[in-house]
Amino acid sequence: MAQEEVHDAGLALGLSLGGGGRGGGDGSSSAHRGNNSSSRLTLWEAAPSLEPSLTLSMPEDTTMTSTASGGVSSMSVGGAVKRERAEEADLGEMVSSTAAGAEEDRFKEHSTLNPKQKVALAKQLNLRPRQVEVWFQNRRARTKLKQTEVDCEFLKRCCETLTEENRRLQRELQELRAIKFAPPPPPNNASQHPGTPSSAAAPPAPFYMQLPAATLTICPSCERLGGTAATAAGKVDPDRPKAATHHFFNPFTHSAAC
DNA sequence: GCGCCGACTCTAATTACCTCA
DNA sequence: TTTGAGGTAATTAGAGTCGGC
Repeated sequence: MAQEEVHDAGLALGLSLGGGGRGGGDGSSSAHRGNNSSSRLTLWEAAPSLEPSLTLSMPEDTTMTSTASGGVSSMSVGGAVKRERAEEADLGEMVSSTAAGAEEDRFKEHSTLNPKQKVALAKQLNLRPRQVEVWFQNRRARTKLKQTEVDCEFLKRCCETLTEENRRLQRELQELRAIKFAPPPPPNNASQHPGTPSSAAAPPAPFYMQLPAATLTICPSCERLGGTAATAAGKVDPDRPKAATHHFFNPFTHSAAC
């Protein structure tokens, strides 16, 4: 059938996005190999700051035709775009560089598109809505992948920090135990004021004041003593909700949770 | 109100290709 | 010139949502 031949020619000569690659395992992708002599317009050339991720490749003598059956373009990429509908197939002119970066800008605003936005953006870029949709899908995937890598790295650093903090606290605990169970020093009456009964001496400092300074943590939000020291010293505000009485450093938010 | 169905959209995985070091 | 890594568009499968019946 002649129309199919035109369609196949469109596939062979046709439209390539990104690195020119087409995938999906449809077995038709080798046709445009070695077609680098064709005039390729990189949409991102007009916007050098943008990542070159969207290109158009089209032979100079290629003409746009539409199939008689419902307007699906002969440039249908891969020849297997199943969900194309007639209203999505209004290609118009394929080459345009004035809208370079429009997808990127739109993606920065919203990572998803509603159908109206998709059609409008496709029109602006002279692409098929399906291509815009795919671009956003892949972009979301890449963004998520990158974010996952960043999160992974961050968690790794948190783990290292917490491990180091744990070691430090263990050392402090050992030192405190050593102090607690050390034999008491011999009584030294000379240092006592005469006439001052020992039972009337100033009460011992609160436990948290005996701790090394490094052990005391202050919640930056509520400026209360954090950790068990505050609890032991009775510093917890009874008016505060129970869940809010914990003062600990949250490595994931780099802030104390109150 | 409930269930079914089709259309639609999304994510995840995958493929095929290009570019570049 | 070859090769492998990285990047990209596109496809596929499966799942979820939504509106109509």
